Amino acid sequence: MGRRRVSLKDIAKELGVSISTVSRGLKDHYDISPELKKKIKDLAEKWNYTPNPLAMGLLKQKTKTIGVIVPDIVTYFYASIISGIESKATENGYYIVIASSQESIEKEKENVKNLLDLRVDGFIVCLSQSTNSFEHFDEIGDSEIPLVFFDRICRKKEFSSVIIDNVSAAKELTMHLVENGYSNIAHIAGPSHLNISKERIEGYKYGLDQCKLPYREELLEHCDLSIDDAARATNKLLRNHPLPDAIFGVNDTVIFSAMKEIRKRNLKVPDDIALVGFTDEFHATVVEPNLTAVTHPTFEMGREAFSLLLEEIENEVSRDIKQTVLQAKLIPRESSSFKKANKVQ
Amino acid sequence: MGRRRVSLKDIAKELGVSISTVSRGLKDHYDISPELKKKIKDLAEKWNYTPNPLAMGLLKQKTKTIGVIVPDIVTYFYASIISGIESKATENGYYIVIASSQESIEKEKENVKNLLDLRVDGFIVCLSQSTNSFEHFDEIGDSEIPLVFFDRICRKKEFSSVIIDNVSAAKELTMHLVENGYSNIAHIAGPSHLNISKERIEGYKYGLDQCKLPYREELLEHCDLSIDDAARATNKLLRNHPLPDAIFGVNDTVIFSAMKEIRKRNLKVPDDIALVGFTDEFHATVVEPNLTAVTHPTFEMGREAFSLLLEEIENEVSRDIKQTVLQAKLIPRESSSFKKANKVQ
DNA sequence: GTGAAAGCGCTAACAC
DNA sequence: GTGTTAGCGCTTTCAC
Repeated sequence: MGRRRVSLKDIAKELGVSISTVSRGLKDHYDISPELKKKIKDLAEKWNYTPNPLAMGLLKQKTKTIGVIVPDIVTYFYASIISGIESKATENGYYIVIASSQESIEKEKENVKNLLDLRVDGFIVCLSQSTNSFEHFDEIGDSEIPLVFFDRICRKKEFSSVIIDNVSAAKELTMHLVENGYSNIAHIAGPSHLNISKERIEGYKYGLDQCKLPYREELLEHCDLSIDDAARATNKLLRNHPLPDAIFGVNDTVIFSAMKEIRKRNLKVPDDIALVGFTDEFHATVVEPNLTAVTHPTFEMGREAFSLLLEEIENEVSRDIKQTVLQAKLIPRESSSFKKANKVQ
Repeated sequence: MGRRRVSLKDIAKELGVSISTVSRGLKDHYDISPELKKKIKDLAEKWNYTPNPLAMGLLKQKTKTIGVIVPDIVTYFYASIISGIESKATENGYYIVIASSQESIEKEKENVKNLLDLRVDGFIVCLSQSTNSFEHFDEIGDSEIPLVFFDRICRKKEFSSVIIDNVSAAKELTMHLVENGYSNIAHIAGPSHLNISKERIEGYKYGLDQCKLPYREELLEHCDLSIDDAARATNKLLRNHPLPDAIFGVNDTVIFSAMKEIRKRNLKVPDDIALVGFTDEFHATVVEPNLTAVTHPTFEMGREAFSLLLEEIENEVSRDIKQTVLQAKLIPRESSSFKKANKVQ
């Protein structure tokens, strides 16, 4: 049930002084006699006093708590970002409350409401896959509570955000495939209302263009980022003649799903089809063959998101909207190396 | 900065009634005239009133917040359990604050202190790998704040916990290897102060015994659960003559690390060495070959941990300590199938 | 140098 | 039926 913790009152009573004296004594106020100050501090120490954050919150209208809303907690990408947020938050004396939208806009709306009700000092949010309208963030903006988006963002002009340069990363990835001898490159994109989908498609087309390859509609397939729909998209692409010799996936879920489908047909990666994706360190090196991918600096993204947020929380006067663009890194691995290797040999 | 939200006071002023009338009106108290009640409710609705949890917390000495301390957030196992906790907590109107011990007892102590300072209503904890003393949980016990451990536990008599039956799962896994034709089975165990290490070793020995195989000291190696130390342990085991024909790892990190070392030596899994572990659905099916493993019902473990905690939070009178033992499931996959397959052919 | 009092938002016991 | 008051724990202004 939770036995009451010591309060200033308890200490005051014990010492026969008033509550305000104790309060002042603990924070080296003007003039409390040094002896009294010492007595107060010693007793507080002994009794393990810490200020009640609820009382402080009420008074200061600050909870030292921030709300984090992510599409899911389990995916390495989000877990790792949460980890970055947590590390920076802890360093700064903030607590983080996690809420998962489970890729559903309805859940996301509820999460916003719940965390608003909790009176968090700020939000860090990555949009759910199904979030195609953004009015539920109005209330956050209206209450002047800082909000930082990461990865899947919206309303860039109104809210700060942390992203990677999707266009150039996607361009680089596409060109990497061409350089390694692939020319029939398909792309499995995400839902078209998400910024990440649009930007990666743009980079894909840009990369093809740079390499004087035509963009062909039948090699672009959208999916909803679920394993099943990624499988469907893969199979659709595999019905092309000639077969694509490379698939570039919008994220790791898509790529893993594609890999399974490709294996089912007894095609080899990268011999028959190269696979590259936007993904993260961990999984990419565990699968066989290792996956060529653009890796996000996830931990750093989390820390940066919190930093931006903290700035806004502390600068009560001027809130300027910032956008941090972090560098993603192309890491070539086995899954896209076949043709080049053959040529070289 | 956070514009003040509407309070009862605001509504009271607008309606020209007292604060307590508003409070009562909102919760259908005895007797407030129906018309007034309606006026109050309508205005509250219109102005988007929700009770301030800080004020409620102060008053009720309950925060509707629980602290979760895990060794890390990024590992699928923990992320998935957190996800289970979050889902059940949200259903019950609780918030969860996540803290990561980063496998360090010092960080774990800090986390306990911080969350205690935050006045959480309860704790859900998985011990860090380096936690070999348990006094830092005294304060939680003394303050009569409920605490539920999961997976890596201590002080079973004092705190509730959620675990799997490690002994029989490890036994089953060992016997599975023997049944599939392996007989020179090594085990990479965790730190000896952790319950999971001890119990899995016990199961391993028990399994060997059941199959009339001798336990041999040189086939048991402890490691600290880091990738590097798991690699060291693997290499130590691989210096045995004859080579072990199977390695059973205490968890997934260990197994992935072992797999990399085995490949470095151009040994094949499962042809030369079978690999089995305690791990989770996701990774096991992504690696090639798929991993035979005892899978934890992680999401369910999280939900169960919260359920136990909630019971204790709500039953202020009698706190009985419960231990939930969930069923782990052996899932045979490719990584332990070779010898049997050969024999059968 | 130290205490009293107000107020952050809310509930509940007690008035009338 | 509705208002007043005290109190949850704390800070801060104003007295003395």
